[in-house]
Amino acid sequence: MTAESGAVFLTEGAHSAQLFTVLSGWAFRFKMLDDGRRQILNYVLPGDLVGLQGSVIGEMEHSVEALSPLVLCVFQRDRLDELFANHPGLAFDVTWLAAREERMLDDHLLSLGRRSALERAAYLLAFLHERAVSVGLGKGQGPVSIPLTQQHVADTLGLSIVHTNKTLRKLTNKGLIRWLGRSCEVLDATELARVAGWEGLGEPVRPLI
Amino acid sequence: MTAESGAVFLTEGAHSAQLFTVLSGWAFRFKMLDDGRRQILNYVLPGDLVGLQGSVIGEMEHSVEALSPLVLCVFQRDRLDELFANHPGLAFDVTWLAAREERMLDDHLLSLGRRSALERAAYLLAFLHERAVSVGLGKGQGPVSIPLTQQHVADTLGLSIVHTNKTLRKLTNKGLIRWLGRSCEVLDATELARVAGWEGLGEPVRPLI
DNA sequence: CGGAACTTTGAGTTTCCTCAAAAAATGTGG
DNA sequence: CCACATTTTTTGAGGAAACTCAAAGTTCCG
Repeated sequence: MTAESGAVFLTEGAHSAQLFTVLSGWAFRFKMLDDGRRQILNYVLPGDLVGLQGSVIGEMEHSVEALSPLVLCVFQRDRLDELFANHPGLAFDVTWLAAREERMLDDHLLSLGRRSALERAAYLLAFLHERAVSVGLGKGQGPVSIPLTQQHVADTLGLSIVHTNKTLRKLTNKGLIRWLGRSCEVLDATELARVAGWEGLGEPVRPLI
Repeated sequence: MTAESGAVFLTEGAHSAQLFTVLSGWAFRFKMLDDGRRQILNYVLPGDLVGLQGSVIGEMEHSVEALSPLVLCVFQRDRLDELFANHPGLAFDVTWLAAREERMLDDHLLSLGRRSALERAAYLLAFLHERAVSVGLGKGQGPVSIPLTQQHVADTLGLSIVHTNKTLRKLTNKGLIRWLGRSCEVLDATELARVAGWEGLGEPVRPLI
C-alpha cells in the first residue's frame, strides 16, 4: 500500500484498526484537542510498526499522517494472534518495537517537560537525524534532509510557530542546521545533541520486520 | 519483594535489569538531566509491569522510585524468552501492557505539549484518580487518596514548584481536590476531566498478570 | 503567473519562572 | 509529650520565556 504526503491514513477512533509496517518514507503520529491544538507524539520511519495500539487494545487514540510519499505493508489484525501462537521470535520482535517506542516517548517527555525551547529544538533534530541515519537515509552525499515544516516542529515541541521560528533561527545562526523549502538539513548532529544534553538512542541491535 | 516509600529500586543504566509485577503500592518512573532537572514519566500501580524496557532491549534508560510501601513479584529476565515460546497468551498480555503504557505516554505528551498549567494539573489528577479506581483503590469510604507531594506534581507537569502550588490552589478553591499532608484527595474527578478536556482512558478489558 | 502555504520580523501581553522568606506539617530523639 | 531539624506548602515581587496579533517576505505548486 502507498500513501501520499499529507495523507492521514489512520485516524483516531478507528475501530477496524489495521497494522502496518513502513517500508519507505516518513510519517508522524499525533493527537488533537477539541479546540484544534495539535501535538505530534513521534515520527515514523522505515522499519516502524504503525497501528499496534489499535491492533492490541482495539481502538486507536491517535492519528497518523504521511510527511512524504509512503510505502506500507499491511498486516491483518487477526493474524496477530496467529503470530503470537506460531512465531514467538517475531512476537518478541513486536514487543521489542513497542518497548523502543516507549523509550522514545520517555525521551520526548523529558524534553517537553524539562528542556528549554532551544534545547528542545536541538534534541528533536538530533533525534530525527539519528533515526534517519540508523535506517540508512544518510548514505546520499551531503547532509541528511528531514521532510517537515516549522509548523510540525512547533507541534512536536509544544511551542508556537513564531517562537519555533526564532528558536530554529538560533540553531541556523550557529551553523547546526539549514532550512530548505519544507525540509531541514542537519549539519552538525553532534553539536545539536550537546546543546540538548542528549545521549542519543543507543540502539545496538534491532529486529528486522 | 518489597520496597520502602522513597526507595529507588531500579536505576537508569542498570544492565542486569529485572522485570517486576507490582502487587500493591504506588511508584513512578522518571528521568533526570545532568543538572538535576527531573521529569516524571508515568506512575506505576498494582498490575503494572516494571522494567520491561530493560528486559526486552537490554538496558534501562529511566529509574523507578516507590511512592508508598510496595510489594513486587520478581521475574527473571531469561524467562521472558520461555514465556514467548510457551505461553503465547501471556506474551500477548505483556505486549498489551506495553501498548497501554504507550497510550498513557501519548496522553501525557499531549498534556505537556499543548495544555495550560491548570489543564495539565486537572488532567494529571483525573488520570491518577481513574487509574486508582480501576485497580480498586476507590473502595474505601470517601474520596480516593493519591500519595504524592507537590514536587512530584511539578516534576510530572514540567512546571516549577511555585507555579504548581498556585495552580493546585485554584483546583482546591474550585472544590475539585484537597491537599492533605503528602497526598491529594480527588473530590470531583468528572469536573477535573472536563477542565482538562480529557476523555478518560477507556479500558474495557485488561489481562491479569 | 497567481494563489496558497510557509517563513520571517516586530511589538506588546501573558504565562510561567526565580528568588526570597514565612508558615505549616512531619519526623526524631530525649 | 516536647523541642528541634527537616521537609513541605504558601505567599509576594520582579524578571524571563514564550505567546498572540499583525503584517511582510518567500517559496511552492498548479
